[in-house]
Amino acid sequence: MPTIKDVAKYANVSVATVSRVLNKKGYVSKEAEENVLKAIADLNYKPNSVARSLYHKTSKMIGLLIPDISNPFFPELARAVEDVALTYGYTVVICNTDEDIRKEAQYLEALQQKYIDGLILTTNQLSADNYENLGIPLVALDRQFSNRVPTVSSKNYEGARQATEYLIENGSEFIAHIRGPYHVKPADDRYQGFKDVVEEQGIAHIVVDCDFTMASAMEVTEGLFEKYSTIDAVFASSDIIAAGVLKVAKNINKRIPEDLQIIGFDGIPLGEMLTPALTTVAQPIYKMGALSARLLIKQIEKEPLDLINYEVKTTIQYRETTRSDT
Amino acid sequence: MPTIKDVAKYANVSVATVSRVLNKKGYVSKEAEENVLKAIADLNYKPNSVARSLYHKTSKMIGLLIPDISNPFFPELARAVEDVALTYGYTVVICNTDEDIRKEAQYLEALQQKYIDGLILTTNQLSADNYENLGIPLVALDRQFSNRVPTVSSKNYEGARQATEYLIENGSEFIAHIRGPYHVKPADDRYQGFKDVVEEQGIAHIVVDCDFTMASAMEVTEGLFEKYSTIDAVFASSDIIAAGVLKVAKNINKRIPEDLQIIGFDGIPLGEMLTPALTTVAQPIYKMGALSARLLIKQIEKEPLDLINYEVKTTIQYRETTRSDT
DNA sequence: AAAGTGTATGTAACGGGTTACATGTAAGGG
DNA sequence: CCCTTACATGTAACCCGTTACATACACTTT
Repeated sequence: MPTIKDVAKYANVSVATVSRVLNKKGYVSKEAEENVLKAIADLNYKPNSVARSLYHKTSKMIGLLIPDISNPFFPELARAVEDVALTYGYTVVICNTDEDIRKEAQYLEALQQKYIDGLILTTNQLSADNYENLGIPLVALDRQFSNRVPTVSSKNYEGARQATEYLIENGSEFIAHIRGPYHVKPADDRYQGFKDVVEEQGIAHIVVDCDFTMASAMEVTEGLFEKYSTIDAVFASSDIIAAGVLKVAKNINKRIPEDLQIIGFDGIPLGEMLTPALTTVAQPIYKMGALSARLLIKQIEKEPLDLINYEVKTTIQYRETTRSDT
Repeated sequence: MPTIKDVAKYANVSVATVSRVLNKKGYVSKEAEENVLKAIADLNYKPNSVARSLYHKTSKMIGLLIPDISNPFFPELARAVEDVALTYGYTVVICNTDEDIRKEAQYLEALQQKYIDGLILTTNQLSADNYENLGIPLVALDRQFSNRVPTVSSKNYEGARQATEYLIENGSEFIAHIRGPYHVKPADDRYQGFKDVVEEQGIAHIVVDCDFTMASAMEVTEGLFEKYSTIDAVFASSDIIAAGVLKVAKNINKRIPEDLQIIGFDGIPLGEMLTPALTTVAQPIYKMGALSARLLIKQIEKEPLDLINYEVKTTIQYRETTRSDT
């Protein structure tokens, strides 16, 4: 690998001049510039970004902290972040934290030592201070933890309300909500949206807990249907949960959507692949990822942000696990 | 952020001594060591990995080149690579190439400039030279392109044979194979396995082309069933394709597995979530990712490799889209 | 003609580590 | 008692860019 010195020697100029040409900064005569450009081409020189990093204390890398890339919600998000990052010349380091405080701390340390330029957080086991003390730009995605950190999230409360109202419009009279983990903001908000609607309208309902895995969803659902055979709709806090509900329901020969309506949340690709295809409150996942990445890069490049909290709209994807009201 | 100089000053020693303590190299008295350790603790010093990279020309980072993280085959792979990398102190840079030669070249350049320590390739649009000229360790995952590069793949040919034989044992007499893209090694091998078995056994068959997307699979399958209504089994080259076949088959009210058996390939989590659950030739995806990462790190750390080509076994996951022969 | 301004280029310090080499001390061998 | 060797530590060069600063020349300006 040739270095800037090789280029300087080949072009008969000093390294400073080469650097000036590279960075288009300072005065350089046309002649010198041409020589340098030719040297660069002839030697196939590429500036070394590590050396640059060392001097500038930046790395053109951003970190994406997620619980687990194998959770189907995250690949599309990661993809969006990566796409945007690439167009701005950044690379993305993916960190699967498993919501484990130790792993998170380990990553944070490693990233900081690499002069990571910014972080997108979809996980926050550590306290807000731990992130803010890093002294680098942050974006919180799908959770919020400090009013100084820009946030991207979707209207979970409103989406949950719409889903619930839709089930009611379609004639359901006893609705179960399978909620996600406590203190996870989106799960809490979706629960609240559901609760408010059923209470306002005086609809029979039941809420059960679940984590965001299909196995847990199936277990919970089996118990639920045993106890309450008259449940005629389920609002699941995620599509994965909904997939579990669907599977159990079909196993015990419930007709869907005639006997039981199901509506999920998230809008992951899985929903479409199921039969019947899952009706769901879709979040614009790609858009959320892309937006976070852009917000992060804006901060890194010291551009002003229009807003600090971005809330994107959800839309119900009407598919086959609900009865149409039209 | 304190530097090694701050530590040296605080501990009343030279930077060389601090470095010796950090790297456990060379002679250091107990006394000096204690002072340094205390200084490190007091100042909360963390060595700067960029500076280290610059000197050592390594980065403790590995690159994972994949076509698209939103393709459900890759998240689990990426997860495995990341898990192994983390335990050895490496971080992973994910690169979605979309099998696009330009993007690949762009990544390769960026990674090289960052002193990336090694690359796991699941994509190879560029010619083998382009990778080997990088002068860094490589592992080819699920495709092979040079006999100097260690490879991890599964027994695609054998798996395809087993799948086909299984369909025949279960009484199918007209089998369709929906194959993946040409010149993609796994797709070619699976096709060959299928072809050999049906020809050996003189079974009626048809092969159609498809890329690895569900939309394409559905389109192809619709045409297929229109033309050949007596097809009684499909061997799909991937689970995504199989999901598409299943969806189309259900739409036209074929009973599964009574009228039509379906078997996929890959063993992605989606298969289990479908109803009926998809029978498939499962690859040990996590294991393959973990193995590649370990092979790569072994090369980086100059440890000898036992083997250059690792072929892992596939296993049929007997689920609900095939008739049991037991 | 002296001073000021814009252009052009080179030298060297810097960023934060690592390590070759020089130097120095103490212990052990003959 | 001198020499070798192990131990201990510091100085400075090095990795590869970036940039502050010094220098120098060609024009203007007054």
